[in-house]
Amino acid sequence: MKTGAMEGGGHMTQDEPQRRSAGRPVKEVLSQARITAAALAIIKTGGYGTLTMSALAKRLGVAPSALYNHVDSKQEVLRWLQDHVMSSVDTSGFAELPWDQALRGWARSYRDVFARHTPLIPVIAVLQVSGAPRTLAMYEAVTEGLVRAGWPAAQIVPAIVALESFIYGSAYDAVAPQEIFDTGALAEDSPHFTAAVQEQAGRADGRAAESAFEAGLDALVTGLAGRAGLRVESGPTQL
Amino acid sequence: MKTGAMEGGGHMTQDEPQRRSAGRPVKEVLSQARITAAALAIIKTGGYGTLTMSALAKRLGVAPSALYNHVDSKQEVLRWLQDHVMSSVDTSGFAELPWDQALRGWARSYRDVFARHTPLIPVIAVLQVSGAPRTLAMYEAVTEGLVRAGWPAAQIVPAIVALESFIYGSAYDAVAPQEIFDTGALAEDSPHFTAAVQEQAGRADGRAAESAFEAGLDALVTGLAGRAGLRVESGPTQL
DNA sequence: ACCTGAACACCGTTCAAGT
DNA sequence: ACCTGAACACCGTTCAAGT
Repeated sequence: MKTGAMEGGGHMTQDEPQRRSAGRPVKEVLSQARITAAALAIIKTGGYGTLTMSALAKRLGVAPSALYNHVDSKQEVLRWLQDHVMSSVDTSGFAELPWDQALRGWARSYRDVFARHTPLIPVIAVLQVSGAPRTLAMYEAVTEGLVRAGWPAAQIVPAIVALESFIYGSAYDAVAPQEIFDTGALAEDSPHFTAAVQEQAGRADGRAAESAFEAGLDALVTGLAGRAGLRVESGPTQL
Repeated sequence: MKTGAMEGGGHMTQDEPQRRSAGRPVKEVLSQARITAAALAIIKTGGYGTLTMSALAKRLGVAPSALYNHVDSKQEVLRWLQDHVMSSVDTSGFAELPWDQALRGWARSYRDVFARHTPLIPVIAVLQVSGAPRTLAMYEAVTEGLVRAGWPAAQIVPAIVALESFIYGSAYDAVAPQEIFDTGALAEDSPHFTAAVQEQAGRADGRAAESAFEAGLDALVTGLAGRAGLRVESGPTQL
C-alpha cells in the first residue's frame, strides 16, 4: 500500500526506491520523521557501525547530498535519533505505583533502552532539552511524579541527574563482555581482586551486571530519598 | 630540503623528528610508551578530535604506515591510552583514611580524570583487565582497601561496578554545557520540570553537576556499605 | 625488523547545475 | 525548494619495495 511516485506517466511497477530525476519532487520525500525511521531501521539491521550518510540516503532512495537539505550534519541525525529513542523509556509507573517503585521501573527501562543504543550516550551529554521534546516530556513525567510524592523542588534535579549518570554508566556495563574481569596472567599481581571476582562469578547466576545495577539503584533511590526527607515505602522490587 | 632546524631551544622537547630513510632504524624509534606519550600530547594540545593516525605519526616523525608495525589499530592506541590514564586515578586514600573516605576520594579522582577523557569511556566498557595492568592495579588497590575494612568478598565487585557506572556517567555530566536543561520555548509544556530546574539554578553556586555527584556518591557509599553489613563512619566530606 | 610511499576503500560534506 | 552527480578533504589501513 505504498504510493509510487506519480511522475511523467511512466510505467510504475516498482515500489518506493525509484529512479528520480533532479529537481523538486512532487511530494516531499524526506523529513525528520522519515530520516529518523530509516536510521533506526539501519541500526536494527546492521548496528551503529553501518549507519553512514550513504547508507541512510540509499535506504531513502536519494543521493547522499540530498540529506543536507534537511539535516545540518550527521550529528543532527543522531540528536533526532536520541530524542526518538527516549520516547520509548517507560514512565507509566508514576501513574499507578508508589513513587519509589515508579522511579525504579523508570530507571530499569531507561537503562534497557540505552543499552541497545550506547553510541547515543555521548550525544545526550550535550543535548539541549529545548530541542528534544520527548526527552523533555520524560523529565516532566518523572518530575511531576516526584513532586506529587512530596519531594522538595530543590532536590529533584540533582536526584534525576545522579540517577541518570548511574543509568548511562550501567547501560555500558550491561553490554560489556562478561569476561572483562578475568585477570588472566596477571592474577598473581592482583590477589584480592582476583578472589573477589571469583566469589562473584560463583554467585550470580549469569549477569553480574544485573546485581550491580540493582544494588546501585537501591542505594541511590533510598539515599536520595532520605536526603529529600522521604522514606521509601517498599524494598527493592525483585525480578 | 630542510636540515636540522630544531637544534637550539625549540619547544619540541623530545628526540629528532628528522627525515629518515626507509629501512630499520639503528635505534628503535617507536614503542608503546612513546606512542602513548605522543597521543597524550596531541590530546592535550588539540583534543580528541585531532587525534588521528596521521597526526600521531607526524608527531613521532614517521610515516603513518610505520605505526602499524607496533599497533594493530587505532582502537589499540585508545586502549593503551586508557590504561595509561587510569594510572593517574588516586587510590592513595586507602592507605591513610577510613575506608569510606578513601572510597569517596577515589571516586572523585576517577571522575575528574575521565571528565578530561570522555572519549575513552566507551573503550573501557570493552577493555579486558588482563591487558590493562594499571587498570587492574587500581582495582586491586580498591579491593584490598575494602577487604581490609571488613567488606564481604561477594559484595565487593558489585559495589565497584555500581560506583564505576555512576562515575562514568558523572564524567559526561561534568563536562556537559550548563544550559542543557533550559526548556526554552517548551517551558509551558513542562511546568514541573521547568520549575525544578529554576529552583536548582537559584541554589547551586555554579556547578549543578557537583551537587548531583556528591548526593549520588553519598547515597551509593552509604547504601552499598549497608548492604555489605557495614556502617559508614563519617558523613560526606565537604570540599 | 621496521621503515617509506603509493594506493585503497571508505567517510562526511559542499556545490554547481538542473527542474 | 530540493534533487543529482561530481568533487573535496579527509579517514584508517594495507602492501610492495627498500635497507
